[in-house]
Amino acid sequence: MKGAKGKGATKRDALKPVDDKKVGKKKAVGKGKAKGGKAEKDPNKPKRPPSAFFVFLEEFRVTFKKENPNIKAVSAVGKAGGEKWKSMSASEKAPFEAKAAKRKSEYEKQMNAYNNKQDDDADEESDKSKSEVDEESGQENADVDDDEDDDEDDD
DNA sequence: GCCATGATTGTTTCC
DNA sequence: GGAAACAATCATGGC
Repeated sequence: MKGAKGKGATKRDALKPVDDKKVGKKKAVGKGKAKGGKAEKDPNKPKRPPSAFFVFLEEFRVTFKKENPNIKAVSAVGKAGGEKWKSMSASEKAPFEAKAAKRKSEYEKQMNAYNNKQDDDADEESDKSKSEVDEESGQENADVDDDEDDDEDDD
């Protein structure tokens, strides 16, 4: 029953029209595969930060695999994760949203550096002699206190 | 052998 | 403002 999303009612639901599966798009270009040949965008461009749902999914995958070592299909994890996500209360989602917010902050910084580099890159065209090492040091680690606040450990 | 797909929701980005 | 693309994951199938 792929129509499971009946409950969704999210925007994607509205655009799910044709498609059969993922709106006809999905990772076609994702993962930087750039299969089509075009796309290609910018390999240096920072990837989007995972949303609260994705942060939750990361942990959920581990739990799911433990309980279902036989099930390795990502679709199964996605479905189960989606259902549980909806069943979770705001309080339970809070820690995941906090992590997502933190990653988003880092993403913004990376985007800032990326945009800065883009502008610099344009200038570099006239002065391509210099190497782009400074941007590398620009992003450095950005690790900050990292996550590690999984105090929710249910069970 | 390698890339796309499958499913989920949220966020971001572009027009 | 809305619509579309993309973020992770991994086994599997198709070319």
